[in-house]
Amino acid sequence: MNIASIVVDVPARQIDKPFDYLIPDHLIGVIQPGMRVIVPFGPRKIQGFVTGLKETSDYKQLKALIEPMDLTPVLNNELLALGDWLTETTLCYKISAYQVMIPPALKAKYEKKLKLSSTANLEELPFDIQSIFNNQDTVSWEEAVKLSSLSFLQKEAAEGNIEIQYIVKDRVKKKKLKAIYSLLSKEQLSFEKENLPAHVVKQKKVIDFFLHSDSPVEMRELLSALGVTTSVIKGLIQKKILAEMEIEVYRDPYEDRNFTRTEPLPLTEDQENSIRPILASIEENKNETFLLYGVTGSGKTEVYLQSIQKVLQDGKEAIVLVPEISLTPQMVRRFKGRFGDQVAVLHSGLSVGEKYDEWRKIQRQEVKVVVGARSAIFAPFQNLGIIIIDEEHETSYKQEENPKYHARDVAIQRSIKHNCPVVLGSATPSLDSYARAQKGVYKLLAMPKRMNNQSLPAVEIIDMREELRDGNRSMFSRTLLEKIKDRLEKKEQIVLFLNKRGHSSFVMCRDCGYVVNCHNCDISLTYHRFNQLMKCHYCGYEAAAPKHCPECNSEHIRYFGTGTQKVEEELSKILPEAKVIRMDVDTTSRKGSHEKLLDQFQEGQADILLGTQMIAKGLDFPNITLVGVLSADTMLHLPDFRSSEKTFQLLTQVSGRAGRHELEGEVVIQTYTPEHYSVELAGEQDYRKFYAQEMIVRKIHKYPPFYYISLITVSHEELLKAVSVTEKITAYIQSKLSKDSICLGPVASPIPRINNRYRYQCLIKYKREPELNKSLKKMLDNYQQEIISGGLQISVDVNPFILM
DNA sequence: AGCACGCCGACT
DNA sequence: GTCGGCGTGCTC
Repeated sequence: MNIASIVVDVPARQIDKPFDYLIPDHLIGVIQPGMRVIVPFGPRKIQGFVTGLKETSDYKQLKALIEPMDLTPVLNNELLALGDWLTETTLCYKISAYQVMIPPALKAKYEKKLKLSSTANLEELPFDIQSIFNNQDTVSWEEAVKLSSLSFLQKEAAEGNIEIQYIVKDRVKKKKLKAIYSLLSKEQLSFEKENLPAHVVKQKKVIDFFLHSDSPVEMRELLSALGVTTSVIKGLIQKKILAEMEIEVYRDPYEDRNFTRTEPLPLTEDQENSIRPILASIEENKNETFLLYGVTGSGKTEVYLQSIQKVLQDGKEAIVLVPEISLTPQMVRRFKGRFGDQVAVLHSGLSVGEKYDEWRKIQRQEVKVVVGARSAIFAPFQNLGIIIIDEEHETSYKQEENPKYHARDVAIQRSIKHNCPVVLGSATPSLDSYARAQKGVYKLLAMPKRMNNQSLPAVEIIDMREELRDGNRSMFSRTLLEKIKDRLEKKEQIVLFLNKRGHSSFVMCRDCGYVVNCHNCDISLTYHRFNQLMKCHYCGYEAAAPKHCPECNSEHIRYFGTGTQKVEEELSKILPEAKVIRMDVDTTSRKGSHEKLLDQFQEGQADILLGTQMIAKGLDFPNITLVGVLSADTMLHLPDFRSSEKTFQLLTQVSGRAGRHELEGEVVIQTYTPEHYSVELAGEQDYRKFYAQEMIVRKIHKYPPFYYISLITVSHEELLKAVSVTEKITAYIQSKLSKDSICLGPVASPIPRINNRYRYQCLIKYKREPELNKSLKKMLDNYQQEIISGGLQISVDVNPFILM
């Protein structure tokens, strides 16, 4: 086995296959599948993943790999196979599939440098070279090109005066600390101490310390404990009494936090009935998927916790996925509280280094449970006993970049390999999952009652058109305002929800109707008040907010649509006594600010919590008795077949924040379309009715869960090129489909232009097309040349979540 | 993706 | 003549 098949770090179609390399003699037996290695590739050096070992290769002139980047494989056999599966199902490159499974810290960093040839004599070299190197023996390539010219460097390299160096590195190093330990036995230490002159007080103090300590001590600790400086320690090291070593430590994001231990709670009847089949499944090593449908406040988390407990008792591991925005400290506390330091946490708030360390704890089997966002589904456990996906309907489980995978699909795929159950939990299951539960593909577990039998909050729907007719032009209906005032008086807390950050969604001239659009994209600019700028959320374009209409020069510029910033301003005007905390991307971008704001709210430092999406989930504060949804329809009119579903889910989730404890809760939903079934049924909190209604709509329009869909998006700087390519693709795919399938296109994408590229798409709807992925791959191969050199981009999304 | 190689026009 | 532009093809 002296040949390794290696997938190299080049995301391109032609390179998307294993390359064979010789394993140098001294590395035979060391190199294993799943390891990262450095290999020569053309003139450079790059990273690659070993996918297999073999005796022979069809390729004649093999190069030898250079060295491994890991001591143990970063991908085990299961994950390597999972990578192949990802490649097949999402049509991504193998390398992208492997990269997504490991922490970003392990992604290679490349450096290109120029080095003076060891044989060259500095004095004899041309003056130009001396000035580039400026007495150093290496400089960065970029620096050198700036100081001279490409051709000059090439010529000098050819003559052997300089050489090009390619360096492959990890992005993050392991964190190491200096520690001090004793080289001598206790007796020898005492002896040395006696021999020291009387005035050497500090060194004696240090020796005393080691007379009572056997293990190495962290340098920092030692210094602060004894009040000495490094020079004292250095003296002892020189005398060969002590020695220095480096110990590897984890960066602990939750270092200075104490988690109070919690014990399993007694279960309600609902919980009892739901957990029984899950426990049985764990017991019998059965591969089953459960849909745990429990209303908000029904206690799904306790079911998760006790299921995990069972898994741990059996000596197995658990993965818990939680949507990024509800991966709050509150949530972490619940898991760490129950399982202590057996829990690793993975989310985007961690630094690259912290993520790496949490991942290593999993890899080294030092933890048994991982709680994390989407990518935690790839946690390198060996003995999975359960996978839990909380809020399974959340769209953030679908990755929108390559590989465009859905964590739910990956979870099920992994559960097959591990013979373990998957639990999908939600108060508002996705239509797809609920339909599968209805068909018996998933096992439905229902928890229709809240714990302690609290009733679900009463919901009132307010027709904002009527308010307008009655002359109320503010963003608060009279009912909502009244109720807010009432709660302020009673010192109870209020949550106001608005699905839009910033200030206004678009800016229009009232005289001529001109809307300020982005120069590069076909989308209106969003006004941000604090810096008086108009921003494009797609390409980042910024412009000053106009004072006059750019078209007709009128001064009647109006800001339409309401964002959280604007609501905050308005609140301070009409209810100056109310203390408001605003939570959106803008106020929580700093590390830890999310937690701080929530803590403030919990401690009662504010009356009103005003926020976007991120407050819709997981909040569980006893004093919240009123939830106001300022505008229920913001997502309803998006060009997306799931917009009704998303609206219903969001409204139901937000409503669930009210009255979770002793105090009764109330919800006010303001809307311009009260007659829409997703608003109406969210008001009634009737999931099953909504499901029935929405299924009819999906069936008529041939959308999931009745049909699968795949979306091809073509983009090009020239409109005609984009259209013509999409046209050809549509025709080609159409010819490969069976009669029952539908291929729609070419149509302009909902955002027809982003960053000066025109976008056209083709939508495929099908029930069964086992050959579709093959056809799509062939199509991509066919356009390979134009993608590389013709400025063409083609993206394929199998089971897309957003159709933009 | 990078990088070398090669072929063509513009210039010291 | 040569420098430097970019189109083409290869990377175990």
